[in-house]
Amino acid sequence: MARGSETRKRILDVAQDSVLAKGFDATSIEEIVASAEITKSGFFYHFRDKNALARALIERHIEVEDELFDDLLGRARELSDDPLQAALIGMKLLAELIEDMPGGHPGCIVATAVYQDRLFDRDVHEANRRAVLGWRRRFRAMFDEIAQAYPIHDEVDLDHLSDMVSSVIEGGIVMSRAIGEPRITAQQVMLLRSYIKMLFAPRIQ
Amino acid sequence: MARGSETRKRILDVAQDSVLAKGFDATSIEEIVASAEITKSGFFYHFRDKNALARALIERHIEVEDELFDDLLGRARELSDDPLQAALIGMKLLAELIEDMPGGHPGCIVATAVYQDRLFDRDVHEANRRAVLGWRRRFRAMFDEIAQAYPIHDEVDLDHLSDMVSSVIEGGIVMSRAIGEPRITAQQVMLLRSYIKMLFAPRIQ
DNA sequence: CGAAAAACCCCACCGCAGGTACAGTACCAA
DNA sequence: TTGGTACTGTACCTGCGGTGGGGTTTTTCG
Repeated sequence: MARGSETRKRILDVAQDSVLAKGFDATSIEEIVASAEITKSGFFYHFRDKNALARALIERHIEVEDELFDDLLGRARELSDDPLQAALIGMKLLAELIEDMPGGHPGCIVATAVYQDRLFDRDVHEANRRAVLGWRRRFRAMFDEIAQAYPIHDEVDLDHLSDMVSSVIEGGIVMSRAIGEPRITAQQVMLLRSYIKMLFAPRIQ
Repeated sequence: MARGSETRKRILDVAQDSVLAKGFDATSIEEIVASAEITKSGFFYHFRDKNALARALIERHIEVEDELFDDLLGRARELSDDPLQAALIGMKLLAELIEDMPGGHPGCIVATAVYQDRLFDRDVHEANRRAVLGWRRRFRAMFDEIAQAYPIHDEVDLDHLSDMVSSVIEGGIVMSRAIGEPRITAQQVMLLRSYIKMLFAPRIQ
């Protein structure tokens, strides 16, 4: 890796840690600069302003999360040919993954941007929007496949259902941080799993 | 109302509008004092610092929201003697209420505090915690009543289920703000309603 | 090898926001 | 009339985001 992009990565790394731990506004540039062992000028060489940093963080976060979901749902599909079973396995794996994170899910950068509206410019919000819509597409494809193989037991819009995956995770993060119980997010994912199961699974007896 | 508490209320009113519209950190004290038509000294007479303002906002928010839920669930119970039916009606009313809010749900102050950790002191987080645990108690009572009258069709912890009500609302707010679709929160509440229905309602045919 | 471009460092400075300190004042109640 | 409550006014300090400009090292490429 070239010297420049190495420094840039180091800035993003220390910024991400700090942002997830304390929030974006509580993370000062001077603090980032100190941790990354560069100067203020060095920082502003790589990022025009704090907004540019936020945008870069969000974009990187989306990539990582996309890979994570790809891997997770891919593994789930390997474990079962059935789309419903694969989804249920995927949600279980997701819950376990969240549960295993030290101190619960570290908190979603997307939500951080949402709750600090005026701090960010239009580009940041656009990146945010694309991320969430990407999740909708991903889960919509999953539910479409299930709906082709199984009857649905309640009148439910599949786009709304797809949004529910992200929604439950985001809500779970808020709740777990508010109460200080890290396990809540994983519990909420398991409840969503229960819903998916009841919504599609053939009723026994 | 005494002169002092009248000014205090005016400060809280303008602060709340601004916080819900732009976030807490983007709301400056100078802006608040201008809107409330007092001086900076006047502000600091009523609140020691921005933390005290946050705490007061959260506490007032909890009271208002509690009254709102009381009213809503009370009306639902008047419409049906059956606990499950009452809950389903209540969730429908809740979805309608959120839908009717201009520009969607204005955004929960609790989540605002969660995503700006270091900006607030322990008192604020404690107030936050109490609010969320209060919601859990409220919905737990509702689900207990339902569980006494109906069988439950999946192994589900009722505390987790109670948390899901708040979780879905908080998550819905994040999602709706991220995408810019105000209706998402109401849609998510309706999906939760669908889950509750499938979880408890006797299966016809 | 040499020059240009990239990747920084150093430092002085600005504006804004939160917050402090403290003296003075208007009003109301006992 | 006295004393508390509810402020106003002014001055000042700090930290942070951000700018400007000059200087230095490192890499790249002809």
